[in-house]
Amino acid sequence: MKQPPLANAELAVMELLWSEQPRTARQIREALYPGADKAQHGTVQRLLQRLEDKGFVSRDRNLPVHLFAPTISRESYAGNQLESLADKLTGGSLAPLLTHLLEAKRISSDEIARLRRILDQSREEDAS
Amino acid sequence: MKQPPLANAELAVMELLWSEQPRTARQIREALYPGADKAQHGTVQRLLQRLEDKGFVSRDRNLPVHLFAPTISRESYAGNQLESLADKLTGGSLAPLLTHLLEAKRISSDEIARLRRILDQSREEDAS
DNA sequence: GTCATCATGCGACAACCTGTCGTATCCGGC
DNA sequence: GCCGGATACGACAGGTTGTCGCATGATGAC
Repeated sequence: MKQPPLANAELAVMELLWSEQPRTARQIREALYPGADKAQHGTVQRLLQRLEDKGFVSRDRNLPVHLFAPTISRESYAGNQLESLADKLTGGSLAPLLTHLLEAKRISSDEIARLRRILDQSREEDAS
Repeated sequence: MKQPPLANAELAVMELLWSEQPRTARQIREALYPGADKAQHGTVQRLLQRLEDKGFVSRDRNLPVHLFAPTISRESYAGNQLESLADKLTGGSLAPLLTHLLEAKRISSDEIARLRRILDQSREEDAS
């Protein structure tokens, strides 16, 4: 179950759905294209259909006006994408990346603390 | 100095250069297209030129046959790409990635230990 | 100097993806 | 039956990618 990446407009739709769900196509159009011409309805519909094809959103067809909801959380999607990128670039090993990011001071100490907490948590689970 | 992403064929060229550098266009062609038709010389040349335009490789024009070398390490590139993806998806936090990898048991305990050591080391540096 | 040989520079192209739009069709309310 | 809004989908322009072909340039053998 490989996960294709999302393009910009698709991602924008997903952001909306992640922030509130479910939504109708109309709500999405209004949020996405504030000066809403009639034509852009088709655009949104197209985006939603492609997202459905790719398996990112599900559609409730019971109502005449469909309701759309994401099938994957932002964290899962982000995790998958980051993993596959790391895989492609460094064979999946995080050590070089982490080292590099730390050297470049690109990671805040808050983030460092958060990462350490995640690692600690995994150790506890292993112990249980 | 934004860093555009590398497409597949471009990445393949960079992989070669990262593994050994500098190289001539001919060496790259032979490594990349083992059944080397004459035509593919142009392809490689094109790829190299585009990589040069994007700032990923430098070219030594002193010799009649140019020598190509990467201007950025694999770790830097991977770090940047990962960072910008994380930026786009999660506001820059790597936490979802780490969580995802741990949940999927994709990280060995060796790797976990190594990551923890890297984080600890950065703490020591902060203290100094 | 001439010629063959190889490299470089670059225009062009097909394939693909993305975002967009237009139109046909469907459905419920009146 | 008719209308308004929603859905389904074909089509298209723009951009990117990988590819190829050809013109130009430099090198070395003779």
